[in-house]
Amino acid sequence: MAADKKGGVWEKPLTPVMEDYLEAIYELHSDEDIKAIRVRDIAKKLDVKMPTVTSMLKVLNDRDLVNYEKYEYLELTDKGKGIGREMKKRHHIIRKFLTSVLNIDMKTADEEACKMEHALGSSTMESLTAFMEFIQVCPRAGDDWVAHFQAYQQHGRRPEACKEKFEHFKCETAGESAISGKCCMEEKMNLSQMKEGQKGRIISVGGEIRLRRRIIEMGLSRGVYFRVEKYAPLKDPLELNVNGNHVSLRVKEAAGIIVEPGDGKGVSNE
Amino acid sequence: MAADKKGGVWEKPLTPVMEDYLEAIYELHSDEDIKAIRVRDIAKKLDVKMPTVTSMLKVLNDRDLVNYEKYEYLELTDKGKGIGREMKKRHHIIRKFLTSVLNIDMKTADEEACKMEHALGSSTMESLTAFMEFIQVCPRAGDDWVAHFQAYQQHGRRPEACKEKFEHFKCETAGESAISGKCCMEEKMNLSQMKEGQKGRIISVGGEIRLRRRIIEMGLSRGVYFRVEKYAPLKDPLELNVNGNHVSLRVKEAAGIIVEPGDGKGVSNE
DNA sequence: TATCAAAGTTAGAAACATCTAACAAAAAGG
DNA sequence: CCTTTTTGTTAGATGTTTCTAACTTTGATA
Repeated sequence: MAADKKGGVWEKPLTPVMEDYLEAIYELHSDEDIKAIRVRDIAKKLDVKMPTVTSMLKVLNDRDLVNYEKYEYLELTDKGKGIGREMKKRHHIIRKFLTSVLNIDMKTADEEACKMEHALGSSTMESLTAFMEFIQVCPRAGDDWVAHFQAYQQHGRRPEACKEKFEHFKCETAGESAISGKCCMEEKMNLSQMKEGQKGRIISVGGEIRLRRRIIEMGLSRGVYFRVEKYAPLKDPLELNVNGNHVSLRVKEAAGIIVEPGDGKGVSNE
Repeated sequence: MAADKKGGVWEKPLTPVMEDYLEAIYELHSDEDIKAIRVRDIAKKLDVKMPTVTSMLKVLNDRDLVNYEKYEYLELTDKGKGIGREMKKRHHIIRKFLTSVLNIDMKTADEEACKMEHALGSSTMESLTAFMEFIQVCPRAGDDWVAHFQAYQQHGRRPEACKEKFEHFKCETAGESAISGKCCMEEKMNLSQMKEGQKGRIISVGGEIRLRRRIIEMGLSRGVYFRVEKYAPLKDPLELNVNGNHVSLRVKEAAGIIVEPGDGKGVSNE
């Protein structure tokens, strides 16, 4: 439990859930359609049942974050208001980053911002804010640059001006640049090391140029996901499923293909 | 609870904590110093007590994510390994973004990556990966650009090439660009609207040029944090605390100063 | 103004992740 | 091989957030 003092008195840190309630109530405060904030509204906004709200309000009241007495009107204290405002601000900045830089759709961005706003410290938030300001205030590095990124993201195309320096960017994370030198963040292995049934993603295709072209013509190029359908090590051929298509490969050919295991999913929170 | 099927059978999504355990165990697998994974090691890595690990291992065993029998050796199943690998990859990419783009120190970045890795969906992760690749693969837009950002962050200085376009960047978030036009993500108000004891940050200083210069000479420029020490509305003067210094302002002067309430902190998770 | 639906509350239970205290097995060291 | 230390387990409790079911208050309306 993180230590935190205020006015000399020990204070437990707020939980993420408490922050969510404060943010929700803060937003209801500024909702024109709503004059008095009701338990009902909070429950709806957070998608929980009313008794859950009631019990949380007691907790928040004890911690001097809302003024709450049963059956009475409800409002945030100054302290609660400050936190609610901060959460709302974080939410906005993070969502903006997700939508306008990473190109995520608004609905997903909103959901993920909801979780991220509890994960970042205030100095990270300051940096992210500066980042977003910079992108807006400096279109040369900003808009243009974001557009370049998005082209890269969609077609793998880099702006002409960058190509000259392509080969010699350096890898900072020691010990990981071994195989392909293309990127420092994947965990790479050889296609011929994968087991039957495993999924993966192509990182690079090596070997002699004509062979490489043939492999790429089969649809096996950087970024493509596949599944190993059949493979008894050292026993040809190896069979892949690429976007529903069946592809056969000699083991010797597979040895030149660097892949990253995993399908990028397989995680619960979605 | 998010719906999720696999092989036709209903499957509860993993909790973030379960993902943390899988990631920790996955990392122990690849630790050279450790031949057999012990409850002890996991407990140490996650900073929990051993009984906590034991009970989690039972859960993970029931869900077919580890092979565990009491007092016996322990290992991840293929399913568990896939998730552990994915979490580790996410952790790396996020941490790299935090350290090399946002300029956060490694320790903080590591802690925050730990939380963020549960907040992002796989398509967001793909975008972020592409983002980091782009920065590395395309130094013109990447290194140079990151360097420009970091200068902006530290000294508020933009590269010469950007200045021409300064005034007309547009704000996408409707209804928020009202007051200063400087940024779309703060909740702005007038300094004279703030109450005694509140904290805030200067967004812009308006008014006649000589007055403005005088105010800025007192240390009240964009980005500076302050606290309202004394202020009875409409009753001069208003007193601020700026980095420990006392500053007095006439209410008329304060009316031209746009601020954002809050000190950027006031949130628990740090 | 008496009645009834909507809004809110209490009480009690459950899931999750954690802990401490006490006990049990395995490993190490003579 | 017996003793001690280290490692691991069980049992039981706590705190947080949620739920359902049953009850109470408020306030709209007939």
